[in-house]
Amino acid sequence: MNELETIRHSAAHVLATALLELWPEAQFAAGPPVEQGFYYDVDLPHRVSPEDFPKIEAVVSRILSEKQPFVREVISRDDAQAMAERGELAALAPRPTPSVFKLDILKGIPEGETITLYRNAAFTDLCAGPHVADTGKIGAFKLTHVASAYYKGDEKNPQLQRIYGTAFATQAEMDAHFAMLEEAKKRDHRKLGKELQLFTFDEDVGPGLPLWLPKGTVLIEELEKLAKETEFAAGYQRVRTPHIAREKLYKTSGHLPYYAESMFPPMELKEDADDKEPVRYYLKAMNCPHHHKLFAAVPRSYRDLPLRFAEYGACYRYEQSGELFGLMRVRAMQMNDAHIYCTAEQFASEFRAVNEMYLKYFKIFGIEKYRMRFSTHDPAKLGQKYVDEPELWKKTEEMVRNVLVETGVDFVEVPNEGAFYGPKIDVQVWSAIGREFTLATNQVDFAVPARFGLEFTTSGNTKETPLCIHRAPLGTHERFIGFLIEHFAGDFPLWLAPEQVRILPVNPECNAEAEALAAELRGKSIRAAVDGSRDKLGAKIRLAQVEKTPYMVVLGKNEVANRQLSVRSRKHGDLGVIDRAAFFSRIESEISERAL
RNA sequence: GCCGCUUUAGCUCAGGGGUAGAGCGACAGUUUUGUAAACUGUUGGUCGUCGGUUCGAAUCCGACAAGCGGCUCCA
Repeated sequence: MNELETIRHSAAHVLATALLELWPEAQFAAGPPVEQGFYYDVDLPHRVSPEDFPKIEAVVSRILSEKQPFVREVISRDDAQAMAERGELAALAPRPTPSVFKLDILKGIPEGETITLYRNAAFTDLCAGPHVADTGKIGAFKLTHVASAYYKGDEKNPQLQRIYGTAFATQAEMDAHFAMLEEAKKRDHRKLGKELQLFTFDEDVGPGLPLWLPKGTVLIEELEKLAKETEFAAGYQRVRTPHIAREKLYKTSGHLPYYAESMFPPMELKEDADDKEPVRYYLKAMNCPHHHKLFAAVPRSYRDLPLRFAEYGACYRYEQSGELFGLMRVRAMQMNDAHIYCTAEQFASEFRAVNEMYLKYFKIFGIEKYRMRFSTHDPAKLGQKYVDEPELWKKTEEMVRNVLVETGVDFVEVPNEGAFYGPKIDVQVWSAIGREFTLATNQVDFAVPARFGLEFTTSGNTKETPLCIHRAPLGTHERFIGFLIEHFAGDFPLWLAPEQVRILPVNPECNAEAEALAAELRGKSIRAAVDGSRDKLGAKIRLAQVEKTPYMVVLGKNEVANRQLSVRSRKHGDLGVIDRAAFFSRIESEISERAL
């Protein structure tokens, strides 16, 4: 635990102390530091609301000024048990009801581990520490919000009130923190998406089903263009598949038992007048089964491998209503999907090439803060959460790990997070407000191709099942664009900007000339528009700046007379007078290089 | 899905048991404009939906919906 975390963890104890002064019956579970501060989970009949915060903070502030020392005490398991039973843990004094959560936590502490208490004034808590020397070391304290959380994160456990706060060594650091949060809110993709008219949601269409406005659609199409170029160069072939399929397909793939909860309920229809049982069709939640059918459609030889099928596939997932989150978590998505069918010998180089594609994309977008997460299986759950192929799991995990190590990418390995059909690598990023998301994914599949009976003829004229790599380096349009909006704060690089050039006639007499220039730019596939309003130039510039247009062209009688352009860049201000050809070639190369 | 909170004009938000208000926007007129906001006027809302209490509900109560903060889950 670093210094700040120690301060925050101590702050959680102070919060508990204050809550107990107000509600002595409070039962506490866990109170750790987190990225932005800390929380303490509490079970309390009184519903704590932000209206209670001043009252709680007043008590906290008194405790901080009292500089209560934190005292560590080693205690035997039996004594700790006895104290918990008397309700003395996470309490100011013995109570009629036992400290139930602390009893449970105590049970989880391995035999032989030192058990410690921390006390500040009358408050005693079961705690591994460490803590600051005294409560006076917590220089700034503030409660932020209250939410609910299942005990130990399990839906079957009772819901507790999770009271969030933050703490710093000094008030100045806390002020800086809140100032930063304010800035982050300004780049929230939900806010910018509305302001910049990129996308919208409508109740009649349905929750989690984004509607893409023209400007957002530009972003989609530019990303697809990038993906198509990149995949074409890497030897992928494009395919197209329908959005629905019969139930049988997902029975074959094995998705239904694992995944039915996350799929929209099926449509049922009688395909034949004398059908007794209706046929069920599902909206596809993933593209792989369809692609497997394309592999199976033609006899395949080892000479055809690796075979790489790419599709921006539309998928529909019935995400739980409480999980929907702007564009980051939706129910309809367009996935930068591809499936690579290869032999075991080809696997490592294919997997490495996929990894390199990821890194190439990150460079184009200037994505620097990300984490590769390598998810493996848990041997204890073979046959339930994971297909029962212990040898293949071991072998493929080894191959993936080797590629990661050889490439020299930083990664963390997480056990028991793999897909049911194989290990995977997820790329984790963070939204403006600090929520973590999987942006892209790269998965190994050694199970489903066999379920589909996929095979190719080997050089020895035998049949073999290919390995499959599922990869989506650009994730889904929805999440990727949600991320990009925040990453660029809506200020997209020229190649992505929905409106690249806005022409600003100084007065309406120049409107016709401006329209002609816009048409000329559009002829060069440059997205240009004219502000033909009667606003003064300053107002037109302000509007273009606010709407984050990368280039503005001021057109007055001087420019019309000498066939030149007054160019202004959103980022760098007035660039002065440039002749037309120079301006065209400047933006054309900036676009084709996809410059940042 | 669960817990809590929110929902007033296109947007941001004020108000509040006697049928609503600001700024911005949009529209119109005047101004003929030169690198981040000209002026005036007009428009605009069954106060999320449905039900209840009340002489009267946008306001109080309930249900539902959507959104927000989390939990669980995932691209």
